[in-house]
Amino acid sequence: MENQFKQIATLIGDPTRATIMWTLLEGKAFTATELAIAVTTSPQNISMHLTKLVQANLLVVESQGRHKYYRFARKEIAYAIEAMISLVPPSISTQSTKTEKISGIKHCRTCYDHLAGKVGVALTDSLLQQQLLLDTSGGFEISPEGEKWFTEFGIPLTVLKQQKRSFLRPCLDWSERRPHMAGSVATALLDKMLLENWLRKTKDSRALTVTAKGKKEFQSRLGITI
Amino acid sequence: MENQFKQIATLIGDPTRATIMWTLLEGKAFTATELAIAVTTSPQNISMHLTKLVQANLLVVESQGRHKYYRFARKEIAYAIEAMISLVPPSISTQSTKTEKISGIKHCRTCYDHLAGKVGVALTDSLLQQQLLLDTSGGFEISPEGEKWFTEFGIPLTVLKQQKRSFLRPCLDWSERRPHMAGSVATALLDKMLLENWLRKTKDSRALTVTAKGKKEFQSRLGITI
DNA sequence: TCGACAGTTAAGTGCAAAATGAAGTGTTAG
DNA sequence: CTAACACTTCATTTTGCACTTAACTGTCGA
Repeated sequence: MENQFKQIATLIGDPTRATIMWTLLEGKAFTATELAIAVTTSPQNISMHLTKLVQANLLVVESQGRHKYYRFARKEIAYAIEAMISLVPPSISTQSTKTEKISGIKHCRTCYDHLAGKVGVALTDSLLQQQLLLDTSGGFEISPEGEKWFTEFGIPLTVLKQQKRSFLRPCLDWSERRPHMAGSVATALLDKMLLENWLRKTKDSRALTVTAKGKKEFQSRLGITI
Repeated sequence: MENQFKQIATLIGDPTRATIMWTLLEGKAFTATELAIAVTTSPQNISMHLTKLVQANLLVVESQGRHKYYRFARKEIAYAIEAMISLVPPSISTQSTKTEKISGIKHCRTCYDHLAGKVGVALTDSLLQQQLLLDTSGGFEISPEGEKWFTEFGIPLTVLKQQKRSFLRPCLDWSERRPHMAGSVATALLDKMLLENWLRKTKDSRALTVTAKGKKEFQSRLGITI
């Protein structure tokens, strides 16, 4: 197992392949040529690297006509890459400049079963600012006003509390580097937003798109401008 | 940030350095020479690699006389490595052979705030087998008999349930590749075992040692032979 | 049917970085 | 005080493997 780990580490560790993984974090599938452009290398070279990554079961390919679409073999791969990204030195310039273009997955995505990305963090921030959510030393807590808000939103808190699984906890966002809500409350919130058609899942990706209705609702209910 | 990620990936990705990280997962601090032996390379070489890892803030050094002790700079590093290990192909020979020597950290350790490693998994298995714990689709649940057991053990379940944090959830063990208990129940269980002197924390490591008393209690109460 | 395109395969090259050898500094133990 | 030890530094060698050049397979659009 030690050798297998070494193999995977060296596989991810090559600069070109690392950039491939970084690019694929986007969530969607990329063609070989798209990756070659994103990584700025030759088609032959990207082909070699992709072959290696597929052989190691880190990526999977899907042929469509003359194109080949590459993506992570399973979501654990993405989580491992995210874990590595979270090691990037907590530097001064971490707070990304406002001008930086935000790709789909960094904007709005699922993290296991709850909402993450810029929107997930913004949602949590909004609830905190309205004091519907309180940031205590032990994590997040829902205030009495918050309980009312969640109930009105259609989240049955009492039912969720009875569940044995995690109710509410902070989860660190790799792209925003800020905490956001996780736990059964966050899952229920995401489910409700999908059900109410605020958000829509994308095929083959953990990215979520905010619908027109969602934009309106985020604005009016939470003061969040998408 | 992309370049910083690439840097970290290549840093971990070198075979020698990957093995260093693997070795340090043990949790305890290693001297440069110990690592050179573990990795089977020369002192000069290990020195060079360790310097790089320290410069990147992945490791920290502590000088003690003529020795230098190296360990992970923060626990996130260990978690990232563990995430990478979890990518090791779900192969046939994953179920480790019984003869394989189990190092301290793989045997018994803390995972954030609860018990993990072989002992953590065995504890969970025992409770499941006695049907004090039930493995449902939504995670673990405590049976009525289980509630009695926990209460007798001195774990105030009703108090824990009122907490907003996760009550009980499965957590996948990287070394055993099997789930074990996490959440406030698991934390309370670990705290109690430390308080009752079943287990003892080790300095500078997430490894735990099972005391003589602990061995006896694990055997009689849970049928677990350490 | 043909040419442009997507991607692969094979052979050969180059270079960054890992390993090695030799010569240091600082520390401790006897 | 000296010798063994722990580790580092620097100059040199080695080498793995990423990348290139070139030739090829398969697919689509016109």
